[in-house]
Amino acid sequence: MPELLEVEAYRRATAVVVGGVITAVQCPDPRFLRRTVDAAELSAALADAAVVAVERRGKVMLVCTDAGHTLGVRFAMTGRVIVDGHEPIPELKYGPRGGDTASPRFIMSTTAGTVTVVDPRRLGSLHLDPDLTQLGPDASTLSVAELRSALECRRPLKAALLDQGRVAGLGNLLADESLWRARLAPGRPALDLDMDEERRLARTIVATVAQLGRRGGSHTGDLQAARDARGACPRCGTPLQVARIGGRTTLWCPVEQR
DNA sequence: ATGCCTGTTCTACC
DNA sequence: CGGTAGAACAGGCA
Repeated sequence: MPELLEVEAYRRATAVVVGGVITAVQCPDPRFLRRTVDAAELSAALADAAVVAVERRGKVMLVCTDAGHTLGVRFAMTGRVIVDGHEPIPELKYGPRGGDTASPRFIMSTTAGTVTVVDPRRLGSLHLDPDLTQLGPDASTLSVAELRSALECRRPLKAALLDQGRVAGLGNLLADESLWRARLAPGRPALDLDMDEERRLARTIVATVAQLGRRGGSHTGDLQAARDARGACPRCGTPLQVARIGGRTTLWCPVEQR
């Protein structure tokens, strides 16, 4: 998926239907609903309602209606949004080629436009009135205090950052980029950070999210080329270390990141 | 053919 | 309880 930045682009594109009335929703593949919601129930909850806002929390896009119901969309690895035939992110690095409208999983027709969620792998999911209390504070506005409480666990630092219940929105690329910029080793016990390091990391995460957002996505980090090539640290030239941390392939500079 | 991938969730196990 | 590892989900690409 789409990490927070890509979901934010989807949110912005989807927001063109704010003010429109939902005329129909279709779920061509019932498996996309998982067991979280029934197609008929979803349709009944959304049909004839007006879209009053499209929001985002972490990697979840929220379509809010005046009927009191909110639709939550998780994009997982290869989910994309197409609004009136236009794609906010034409090419997703690990997704299908841009312009590919095969594999529609959810189509919401409104008087202000049509939103289609495409996801060939079906790893994404739809949720009616999702429980947002399960999500941590959004990474884009993370404060030092929020980060500190997110790190109160006996886990590697990176595993804590990827845990959406602790910090919402960071994925594998943003996490590695932020840790590299903050010069903190991903395998450090999360509890070990001193106040100075917590301040540095919180500030770096917010700045990294903002800068990569301006550049165009999670894949625009300074570490990305070296990551793809399994190369060297762009700052000091030390070969990057590779390991699995928090269940994901992790790259870091063994000299600078402590 | 094999294995990897911007993710989540489940089970088994310690 | 808190934590980890691996599989599953499933498609495309090197």
